[in-house]
Amino acid sequence: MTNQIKSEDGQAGRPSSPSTLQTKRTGRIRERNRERILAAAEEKFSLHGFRGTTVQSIAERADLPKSNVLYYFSNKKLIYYALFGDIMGRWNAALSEIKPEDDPALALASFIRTKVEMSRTHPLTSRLFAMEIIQGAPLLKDYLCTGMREWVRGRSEVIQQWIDAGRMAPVDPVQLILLIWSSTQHYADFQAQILIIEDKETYVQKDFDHAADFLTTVILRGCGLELPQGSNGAAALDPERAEAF
Amino acid sequence: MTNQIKSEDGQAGRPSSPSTLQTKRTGRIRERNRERILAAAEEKFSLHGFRGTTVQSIAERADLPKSNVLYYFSNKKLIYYALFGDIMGRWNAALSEIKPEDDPALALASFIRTKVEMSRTHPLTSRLFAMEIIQGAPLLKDYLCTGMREWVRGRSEVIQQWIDAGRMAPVDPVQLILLIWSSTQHYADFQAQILIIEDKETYVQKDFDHAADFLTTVILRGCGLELPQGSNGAAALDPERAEAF
DNA sequence: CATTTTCCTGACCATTTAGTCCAGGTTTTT
DNA sequence: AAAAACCTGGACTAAATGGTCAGGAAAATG
Repeated sequence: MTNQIKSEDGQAGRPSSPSTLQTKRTGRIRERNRERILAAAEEKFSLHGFRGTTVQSIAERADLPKSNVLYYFSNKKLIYYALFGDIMGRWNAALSEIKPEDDPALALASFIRTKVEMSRTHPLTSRLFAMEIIQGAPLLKDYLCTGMREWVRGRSEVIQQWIDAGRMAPVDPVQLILLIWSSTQHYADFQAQILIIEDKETYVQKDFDHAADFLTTVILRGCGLELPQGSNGAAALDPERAEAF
Repeated sequence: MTNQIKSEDGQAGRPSSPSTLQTKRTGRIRERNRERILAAAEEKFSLHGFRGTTVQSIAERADLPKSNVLYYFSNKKLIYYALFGDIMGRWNAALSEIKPEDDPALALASFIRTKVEMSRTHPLTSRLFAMEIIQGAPLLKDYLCTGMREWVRGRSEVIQQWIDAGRMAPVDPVQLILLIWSSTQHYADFQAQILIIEDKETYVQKDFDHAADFLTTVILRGCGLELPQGSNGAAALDPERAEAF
C-alpha cells in the first residue's frame, strides 16, 4: 500500500484536471516518452531479464533513438528500477485486503479471480516479476523483506483466525497463499507452455474464466470450503456429478 | 574461486562393469569436463538467461580456461542445447507413468511428492526451464509440441477415466496437471521469494516435506480424494480438527 | 519578438563479448 | 616409446554494448 519502491520521480504531475492543464503543459512530452520507454522496457526485460536486455533494443521498441532513452534515464538500471516502482504499486492497489469477518470462501475466490485476471491483463508485468525472482531478486530483495513479508503475514493471520473459528479446514495459511500465488501466476509466466500443451494460438477470455473456475473449485474444496449458491466460480463443477462429493 | 561444481550425477566416468572398463576408457576426460561445463552452464544460464550469460563466466565457474570450454562446445548455443538435451531426459525418467487401475489418491500424491522432490534436488534445472518458457520457449518449442503434449494427453486421459469411473471429483484433468505442475515448480523457481517471506536463509528437507504434505492434502481433497490410512502425506492435517471436514 | 528552458540526437569512446587461430604443451592410450 | 587425444595462453577480430557530450531544434515564457 504505502510501500512504493522509490525512484520514479514521485508525483510527476499528471495534467489531468482542467485547471492544471495550462499550468503544467511543460512535461507533457516527458510524460509521454517516459511511458513509451517503460512500456518497451517492460516487454524487453520480461523477455530477457536485466542482463540480457540492451538499451538499444528498448530504444528500438519504443521507436526512439538510444540517445533519447538515455536522456530520460541516465542508465539501464534506472529504467529497471522505475519499472518496479510502477509495478509494485499497481499490484498493491489491485489485491484488496481481507478481514476476519469476511466469508472465507468468497474472499479466497475473489483473491484467486483477481490474480488470474492480472495474469490476463498484465502478463508482461507478471513475467518481469518472475524473472527478477528467479534471478534471486537482487533488486527486489529489500522490498520483499518489508512490503511483501508484511503483506503475507497480514493475510495469513486472517486465514488463521478463520481456521481457529472452524470456518475452514486447518491448512498452513502461508502455504495456501503460496499455492494461490503460484497457480495463478503460472497462467502468465508459463503461457508459452500452456498454449503449446493445449494446442492454441492465444488465450481468450473464456480460457481465463475456465482456469479461474477450476482453481476456485479445487482450492476452495481443498480448504473444506464451498461457495454460497449462485456465487461466481461454481461453474467448473458438473452439477450432475458434483453431489457425489 | 576454489569452489567448483560437483560433477553431480556421476554416471559418466564411473567404471561400472569390468567389460566396459577397457573399451570405453577413451573419452573419460572428455566426459568429465563436459559434465563440469554443463553444470557450470546450468548455474549461470538459470541465473541470467541465455543472453545474460557469458562464456567466460561459465568457464570460470567450471574452473577451466575459456579456450577449453570452446574446445568442447564450439559456441555458446551448443552448450545451451546440450543442457536441455540432458534435462528433458532426466525429467522423463523421474516422473513415472500412471495407469487407469492405479489408485488416484496414491498416484497423484506420488506425482506431487516426486515433483516437489525435484524442486529440491534440481532447483537450477527447474529455473532454467522456467526461464526458457518465460522467454517463449524459442528452443524448446519443438520438444514441447511433441513430447510434452503427448505426456499431458496421456495423463489426462487416465485422470478422465478415474473421473468417469466416479473415483474422483470431475475436474478438468489438464488444469489439474497444470496446478500440480505450477505449485510444485514454484518451490524451486520462486525460492528467493519464499525464503524472504518465511524469513529463512535456506530450505531444509523438513520444509519440502511440509510443502509436499500441504499440497497433497489440499489438492487431493480438492479432487474429492483422500489418502488411505497410513499413507504418506496425511501429516499436514491436524487430526484433531480433520474430522470436521 | 527575444530569451530561456526543455528536448533531442549523431558522433564518439571505452569496454566487453563471442569466437578464431595456433603453436607448443601435457596426458593418456596403444 | 610412438601415437593419439587433450589442453591452453595469448594474440586477435569484429561486433555489440553502456554510456558521454556538444551542439542543435523545439517549445515555453515574458
